[in-house]
Amino acid sequence: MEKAYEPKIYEDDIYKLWEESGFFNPDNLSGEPYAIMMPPPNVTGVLHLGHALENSLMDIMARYQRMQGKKVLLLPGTDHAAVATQARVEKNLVEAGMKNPREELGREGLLKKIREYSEQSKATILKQIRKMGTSADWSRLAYTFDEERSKAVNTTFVKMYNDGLIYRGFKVVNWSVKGQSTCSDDELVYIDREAKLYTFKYSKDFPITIATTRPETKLGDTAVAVNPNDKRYKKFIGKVFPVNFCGVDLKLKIIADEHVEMEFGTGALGVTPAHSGVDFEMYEKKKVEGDPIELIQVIDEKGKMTLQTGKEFVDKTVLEARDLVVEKLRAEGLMEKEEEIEQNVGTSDRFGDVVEAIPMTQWFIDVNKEIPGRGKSLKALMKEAVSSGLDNDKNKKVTITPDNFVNIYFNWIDNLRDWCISRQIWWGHQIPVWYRKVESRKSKVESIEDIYVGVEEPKDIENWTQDSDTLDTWFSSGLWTFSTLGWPNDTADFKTFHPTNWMQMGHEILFFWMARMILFSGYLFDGIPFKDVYIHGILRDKDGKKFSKSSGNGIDPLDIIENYGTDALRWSVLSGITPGNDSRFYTEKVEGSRNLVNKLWNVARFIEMTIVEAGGKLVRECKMPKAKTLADTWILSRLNKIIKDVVDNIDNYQFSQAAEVLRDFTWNDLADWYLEIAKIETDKSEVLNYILNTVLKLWHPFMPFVTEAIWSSYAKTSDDKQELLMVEKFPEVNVEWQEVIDFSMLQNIIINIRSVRGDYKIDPAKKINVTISAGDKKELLEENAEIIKRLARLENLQINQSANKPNDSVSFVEGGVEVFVELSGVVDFAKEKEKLGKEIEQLTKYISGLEGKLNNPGFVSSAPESIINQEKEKLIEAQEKLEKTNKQFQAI
RNA sequence: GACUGCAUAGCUCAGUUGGCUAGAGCGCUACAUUGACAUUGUAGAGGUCAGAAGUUCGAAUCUUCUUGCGGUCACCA
Repeated sequence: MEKAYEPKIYEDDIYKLWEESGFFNPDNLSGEPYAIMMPPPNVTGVLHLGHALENSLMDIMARYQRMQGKKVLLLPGTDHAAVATQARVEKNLVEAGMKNPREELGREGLLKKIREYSEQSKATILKQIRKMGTSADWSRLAYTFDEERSKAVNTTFVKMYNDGLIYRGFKVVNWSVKGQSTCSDDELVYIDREAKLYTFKYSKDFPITIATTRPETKLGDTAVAVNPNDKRYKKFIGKVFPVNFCGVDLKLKIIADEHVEMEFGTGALGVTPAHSGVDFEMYEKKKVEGDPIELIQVIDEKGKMTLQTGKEFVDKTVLEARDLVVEKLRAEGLMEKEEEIEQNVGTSDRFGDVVEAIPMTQWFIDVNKEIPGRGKSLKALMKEAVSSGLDNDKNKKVTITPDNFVNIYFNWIDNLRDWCISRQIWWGHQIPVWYRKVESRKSKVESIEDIYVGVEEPKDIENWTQDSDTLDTWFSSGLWTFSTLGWPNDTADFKTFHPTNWMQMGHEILFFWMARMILFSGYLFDGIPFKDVYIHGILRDKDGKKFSKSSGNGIDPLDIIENYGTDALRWSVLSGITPGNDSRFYTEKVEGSRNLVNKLWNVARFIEMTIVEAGGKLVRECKMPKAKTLADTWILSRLNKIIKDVVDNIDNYQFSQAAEVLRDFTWNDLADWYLEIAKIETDKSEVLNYILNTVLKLWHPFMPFVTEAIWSSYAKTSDDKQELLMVEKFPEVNVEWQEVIDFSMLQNIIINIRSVRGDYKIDPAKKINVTISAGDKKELLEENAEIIKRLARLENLQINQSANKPNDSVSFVEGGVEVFVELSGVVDFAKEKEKLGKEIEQLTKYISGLEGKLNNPGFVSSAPESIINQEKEKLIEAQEKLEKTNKQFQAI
């Protein structure tokens, strides 16, 4: 073995070995099925650190479960990411000098460009996933936009259409002018910005003043809403006022609406049904009430003013129109106030422009309508799956970790409106709806005979035209957990692996993705997509800032792998994380990780060397050895405890905790103590071999490469058949070992002697003498005398039943024994006296605290017995220590 | 505005049903150096657990309030 672990030498070969072994494919494994679906990365570029975190989490779980003897499927895939990818490619084309890619290339031309880009991106991504060590089943690789997945999409669409849950409707939608497409409510990113609030009157004779930040939309106002209880305006309710607003004739009906706050602004609200979601709802409500108001669209799809606004405004941009309206209001003396306010506007998450509210005919999923035959809506279904379980069945319940996200999820569902699923971009699943060619677009909607909705295209295709819109990308990713398993076909995979066992994701896609997956599987087959969801936070930079291209703080995971190795990267992204919380990533952390990996390597190297020197060799199979010394008993019991901790922590999704427990054991207990002792006590081959085997297995899910590299080095020195660590059985807790308290006494004696040496600046090379007054620990200490002598660098060690404090010595009490460190000539008695005095003071305080507690009738009567006994033991121990310390104090 | 999260050592963070004289890593200080590892070892300094009140035998942990910082959703007149 090399002096230091060189990841580059091993990683690619090991990954190849794993892949060729076939064990990534569950068909080659036996046991209980365990499935994890990889959240498919968008084919918009390359993977970032967040993906490194996700891959680490998934792979830890997959490897752990596989080693637990399960038939593990970690299914990899990628997402065509409709808008995101098209937006990226268009941006690239524009940067390369193209003015309007859609116009210049046309639908097929642009799609070709996007396809090329996405295939290239996909290839890169898949390579990166391999680099991260992910034990994914490549034979089942899926893509949200491939044929099988498209079939799942169409099947779902058709079923929902037939159930009346998908409908085509005319509504105000979020429209990105830049992207020339709709977006769903969830795709909006709200930003704060400065805006002007204008308070004005429509005309001189109009009795009510209103305020707005968007004067240009007021050209489309058809009503003014006031609170029905507002005394100021009550008399106007129901009246219609014809006004001439900036040269445009409007008819404004005064309507009552409870949602209008009397105290806010002027207490009256100009209603623009065509360009405000809220106002549109009022419009629909009035229509139902039989007291309709008009709807006038004044902004078109290009973000320009429509013909409706008259000669002066038509074809002006929104901003030009706004300036013009303001100018006119000022000129006519109708503007009452102009003030700067903070406002928060929705922007398109992919195109970045402020979205316009525009009325359009689009496809929607109705979340409130009852699902035929089920007696509940999609909304109810989504709630049920997370609260009681579908149909009150606990086996159909999704558990979210950490659980505070449950409330956030419910809150989102409560505010959920019908989901607009049609997009006008070209990259995506084209809506499986065809219209008769002969008909005009408007009549298509009105006549059922002219529309065809089907999984396959209609037979007489030449007479039909497919709807040109595509589906929201989350429609296809919402089907991911089962479309990847061959659904809608009745496959063995689907039966075996669905619902999947565990899913991890970032909290930013909770609504986009988790909610949609729950919706679809609940609707389609009354099931859940996964049993447990683990929500992780996002990785931030050293200063807590988000990693982003614009701030230029991005770190390429491949660079980290290149410089430090994959295992170090995995540990770095993982350590310090807790469910749902963000964490920070910086290079110092990676250095520490690299050191840890190297430490493990050297532990193995030392163990191998020790065993070989003793005439043996490392073997892969060895039973739990017999402990021959106190140190053996201690390390084996510690190891046993660690197995339990690791298993418990992983089972509770405390990945960082599990790994930290392992690190502490490996570095402190094993390397710093036991291996040092192994240099003193001989005949440790069996124990060392057993410990190394166990530790490698425990570490494997976290650091697959270095552990497999060490494991494979065994073969060179033994006759073992070539087997992979990745399919070894994970260690089990086999015996209930007691904690070995005596060993910590031994450790503390050594630490205290070292500390005395440090205090008196004794040359580390110089050997000194120590006398111990051991009482009933005499035998035990004698058995371990060599360890104390060597680790504390002693010349002579006297262990007596009882001993008096030698002259010129520094003393301390530890675990009921008194230790005298002889330092002829250099002892500072004043200092010792002070030190012991402090110790006594502290002990006295501690004891009186314990006594107070134990004399408190409340404590004795209400505390559990185990706690009381624990406190009693503490008291006795402290009292003994105080007594001995007092004696030593007086001896000075 | 509604809901929600956080505040613990210089820094990054653990601390899982309330029961340690509150922990780790990094950093810092001092010392050590030729066979496992300087990607190291040994020892050490460093915290009124944001503040206040309450519940309890007992609070870093539970409740309420205050302060400071995030997040999500809504309002966008």
